[in-house]
Order: sequence, then structure tokens, then C-alpha cells
Amino acid sequence: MATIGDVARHAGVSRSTVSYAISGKRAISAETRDRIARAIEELDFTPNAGARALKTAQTMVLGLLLQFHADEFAPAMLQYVLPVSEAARDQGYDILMVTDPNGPSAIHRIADSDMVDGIVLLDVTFADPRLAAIEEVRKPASLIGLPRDPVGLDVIDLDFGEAARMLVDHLHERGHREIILISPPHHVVERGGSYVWRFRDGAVERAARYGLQIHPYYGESRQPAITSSVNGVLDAHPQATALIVHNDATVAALPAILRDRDVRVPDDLSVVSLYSRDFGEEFSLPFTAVESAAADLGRRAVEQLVRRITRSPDAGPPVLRFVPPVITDKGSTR
Amino acid sequence: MATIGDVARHAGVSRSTVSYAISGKRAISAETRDRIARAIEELDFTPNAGARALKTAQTMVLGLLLQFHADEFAPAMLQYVLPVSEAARDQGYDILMVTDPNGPSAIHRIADSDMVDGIVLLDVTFADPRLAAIEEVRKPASLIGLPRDPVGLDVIDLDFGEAARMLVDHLHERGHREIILISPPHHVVERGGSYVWRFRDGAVERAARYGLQIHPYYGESRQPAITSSVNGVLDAHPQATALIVHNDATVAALPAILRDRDVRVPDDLSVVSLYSRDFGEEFSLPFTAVESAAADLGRRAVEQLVRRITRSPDAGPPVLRFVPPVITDKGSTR
DNA sequence: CAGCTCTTTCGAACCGGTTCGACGATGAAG
DNA sequence: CTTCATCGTCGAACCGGTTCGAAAGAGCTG
Repeated sequence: MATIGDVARHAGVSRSTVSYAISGKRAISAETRDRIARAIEELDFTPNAGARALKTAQTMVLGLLLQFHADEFAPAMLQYVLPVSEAARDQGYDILMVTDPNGPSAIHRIADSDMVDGIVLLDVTFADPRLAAIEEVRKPASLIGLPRDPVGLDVIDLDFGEAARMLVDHLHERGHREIILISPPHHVVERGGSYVWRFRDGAVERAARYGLQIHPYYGESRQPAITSSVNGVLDAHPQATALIVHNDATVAALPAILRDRDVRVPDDLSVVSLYSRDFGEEFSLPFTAVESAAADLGRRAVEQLVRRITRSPDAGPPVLRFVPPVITDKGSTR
Repeated sequence: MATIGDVARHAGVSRSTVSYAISGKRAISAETRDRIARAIEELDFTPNAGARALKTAQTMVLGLLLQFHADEFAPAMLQYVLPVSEAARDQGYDILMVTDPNGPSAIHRIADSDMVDGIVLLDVTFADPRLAAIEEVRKPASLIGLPRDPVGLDVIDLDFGEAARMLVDHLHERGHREIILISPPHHVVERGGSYVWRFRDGAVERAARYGLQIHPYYGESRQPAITSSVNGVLDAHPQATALIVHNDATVAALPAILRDRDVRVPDDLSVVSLYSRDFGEEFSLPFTAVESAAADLGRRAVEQLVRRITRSPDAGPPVLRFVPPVITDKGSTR
């Protein structure tokens, strides 16, 4: 690979002149600029990232931390990966993706060695051990998911409580008096996924306000447990006229389950749900739902992170941004 | 962040001594080694990755190139991401994940600037434009997916032709005489996904050898097109007694479709398939299948790549490795 | 005790960029 | 015709590691 010195020699100027010609930080005569441009072209020169990072203390790389949970319905977390990566590229950054199950040590590894300028934390839990590590390494970070204490970091998440309230409202307006709620599997709560109870509490509280009966359950993540659990729940509440599903695996399996029971939607049962837009499209889900947009969250997280890194004045104080839910009516209620 | 100079001063030695103490490339007395270790501990020193890369010409980072196709059933490619990342970590490497739709330019960007030591190319097509770029940048690379001309690179892929032959054998042994084959959507062929016709040709050729009738079709990737297309195909061949499905989206939707038609498996129809193990588990697919293991492919690709990078003697000449298919009998045939 | 080897450590150079201060040439102002 | 900016360029220092050659000191040999 050609170095900046090769270019300089080839163009008959000094290394600093080449550097300035590239960065434009000082005026260079049009003539030499052309000569340098030609030399760069001919030698196929690309600046060495390590050397540049060394001097400028900027790597133009963002860390993306994700953790996998074996028991999980897979597409969930990966939906953020692509949008985050694309948003980063738009801002001139690359993505160092880390899946190390030991999050805190991974954070130290990539941050202490200055491999990244900032970090995106995916699927942040209520008491996430990674937050302490983020504080220690003193790097800008953006969190997707709500922790108990954001320790002064930027957080973005869907407003799950509001989403639940909107869905209950939707059912209440249509006169439903008894509702079943299926949440994510219980182990997600144990892991600290606050969205489970944020949604659940929102729904229960709003139902109580209207005097609606609501039966909250934790769902399953794999077949055939899903089918038997849904069947069990429906059998237990024959009077219920509506179902709220906050569980990707269950909602994907639901059309088949209901067909087998000969339950028509919305005639026999109204169904509303919460899932991400991509997910709904992939499975062509026919349910009225709050469609969260992973792409939107991911992009915003990256943009805010870059503002922090560049100390942009419009970064403002640490933001806790709840994305307002949007309900899409697909006619699965009445 | 503390530098190696800080550590040296703190321990009362020179920078080079600290470096040797860390790398172990020269003997250092036990006493000073301890002193240095303590200084490192106290100052919380981690070597700067950029500086190290600059001198050693090694970044300990692998590039992972993937491209997304909007029309795709999402989980497919992402299944490789986690295994690749974990295998890399096991070998001491991190992953720079690039989703740039312009693959060749992305390759130049990360390779020419020496951000990575090697590159894993995912979902390589028959005439993949990224291969030319890989050749130009002269970096070790591992391909997952079979190109027409591997230009001397290491390739790993499932042996799709053999998989098809095994499945046809399986049906032939059980006396089936008329078979339907559903391949991936046709646009995958147009994109150059060689596995489509490698599988298809394998199946057709083997069926011909036995004198079986086989009806090959291209499937769909999204509902409701999947359902109507499968129904159409089944209607068109009422005599067919077996179905081979090489299409994730279709196989996921198949249980519901068959139930609606009141077709029992295997009594009325035998079904065999090809999908990845994780995928099958996620959807609890009840079909006898060749289960490909994305985790296995990803890991092997990384290991071979690292052997290339380190010029390990057991890297050998460029390998074209076809992973032999394994059939898992789930009783969906008779 | 001179001469040699071995061990341990140091200083300097280097990797490939960026950036600061200075310097010569040019043109405008006084 | 000085004087003084301004412009364009250069040389040197620096970022934070690694590595080579050499030096200092200890121990051994003859």
C-alpha cells in the first residue's frame, strides 16, 4: 500500500502538503493540488486508518453491543443491526459489532484500547451491568432500551406504557369489557426487560380506570408451548372478547391457532398487538397493532451518539426519548 | 487513558521494557515484571489499538460483509452473523460489520485503509462483483457461498446438489413416483444465488435417473403470495405424493396451508425440506429435512480465514469445502 | 584480573499519518 | 522603495506503541 510519503515524493512536495491538500485545512495552490490528486490516483493511495486514529484520537468507528439469549425468538434484536449500521455509514462511521456474552469486559476491551469513538448498547435491561462499564470507560454511548438509572446517557425507547394504554383505549371505545393480555415470556422479565412490565402496567392500570376486566399472562417463545398456552388461556376465559398480544412468537403463531379453534377475527374475537413493523410485514400479520419501528430507533440512537461524539451544540443535555407509539388499524377489532 | 510511557515512568523503567514485559518477547527479570504488572494495574493501562496496528500492521479485526435484499425473508443471512462473530472472538479477533449496499467500494474502504486483517464475504453469488474488489485489495478472504470462479480464495458452502440428491433418494426409497419441488423465489436466481440451481439440478437429475416425475417451481417469499402459490401448485398436480421445499418462507407457512387444505402429513402427502437448523427450531418445523448449520459454516470460514492471515502452515492451498448434508428424519414421509 | 558470555535494560528509530511554527515569495499599502 | 500581510509550502515534532542494536553489569573461565 502506498503511504502519504510515496504520494509526496511522486508529486514532488512534502508530506504535510499532501495532508493539507487532502484535508483542505490550509490553502494549497490549484496546481499542486492537481498534481497531488493525480499522484493519489496513480498510486491508489488510501490513508492508513490506524495512523490517522493515532494522531487525531478518532477512529470513525462505533461499537455496537448486542447479546443473544438462546431462548429468544431470533429476529428481535437483529432488526436493529441493519438500521444502526446504515445510519452509522451515513454519518461516516463504521460498526464494530460485539456479541461477547460478557458485555462489561467487551466494553472495556474496545473502549480502553480506543478502537471506537462511541458505543451503541442494544436491548438495555433495567439493571444492566454494562452501564457501569460504560461509565468507567468514559465514552459517549446511546442506549436502546430503558434502564432504571441512565447515569447521564442518551436513551431511546418506544413508550411501551403509552402503547398499552392506546391499545386498551382502542378496545374500550369499541365496548369490550373483558380482555386477555399475553406478555413476553416470563424469563424476559427476570432478565430485566423493562418493556414487559411497562406495557403490562400500562394496560392493567388503564383497564382498571375504565373498570375493564383484564387477565394478564406471560406467553411462550417456542412451539408447541405457544399453542397449548394460548389455547389454555382462551379456554380459561370464554367470556373475554378481546386479546392483546405483546409477544412476537405468539403473534406469529396466532393466525394458525385461531383458525384451528374456529375463532374468527374480529367477529368472534378482537385482537390487537404490539410488534415491529418489519416483523409484521414479514409474517403478513393481519392484526391492528402498535407497530414499532426498529429502523427509526436505531437511526436516532446513532444520530444522537454522533452528536455526542462531535460535541455538537445541538446534542443538548442527555436525552431520554420515548418514541410515541403509532397505532395501525388493520380491522382486527370491532 | 494511560499510555505505555506513563506505565514506564510509574514503574521506573523504559517504554521498551514495558513493551517486552507485556509481549514476553524478551526476558525480563521477575522483579521488574512484577513492578510493571502493578503499574499497569494501578494506572489501568490498555494498549492503544491504533498505535499497535500502525507498527505491527495487524489490527486483529475481521471485516464481515453482508448485503440485504429488501425482498428477502429476513432471518436467512443474519444467522451467520452471530457464529462468525463468536468464532472470531475465540481467535482473538473483533468484527467490523459492513452492510454497505455497494460491496466493492466497502471492501476498498476497509481494506485499503488497513482497518481489517481479512474479510468474510457472506452470501456470495455466482458472479459476485465483490470478488474483483477482494482480488484488488490483496487481503485474505473467506467466502460463504459458491462463486463461478473463486479466484484462489477459500470457499465454504453446503453441498446443495448432494442435499437434493439425498432428499430425492429418501423419497424414492419410499416408493414415491411423482414429486413437487418448490425452490426459492426466482429473483434469487437472478441475483446469482447458485444454491438455487445447484439444489434444483441435483434434484431433477436424480429424479430423472430413477424415472421419477418431478415438477419444479419457484416459490414466493411473502404472504399471501406464498399461500396462493402453494395451493396452485398442489392443485396442478393432484397425483403428486411428495413435496420437496427449498424455501424458508414457504416451509414456515406450510403447516398452516396444509391444515387448511386438510392434507395430513405424511398420510396424504410426504414432505421433505432444506433449511437451517436454527430456523427449523424456531418455527418447530415438523418436516424431515437436510438441516444446514449456519453456525458451523460461519465458524469454519473464520477459522480458515485466520489460518490464512497468520500464514499458518496448515492453511494449505485454497480450499473449496463442501459441507456434506445431514438428513434429519422427523417422520414427515412414508 | 583480563576476557568472554549471558542476562537485563535502555535509547533510538520506526510505523504513517496530522499539525504547528516558520520561511520565502508575492503583492498591496504607505 | 521599504514595510507588512498573505499565500503556499516545508521541516519537525508528535500520537503510542514495537523492535533492533547496544550497553551495563553479573558471573564464569583461564
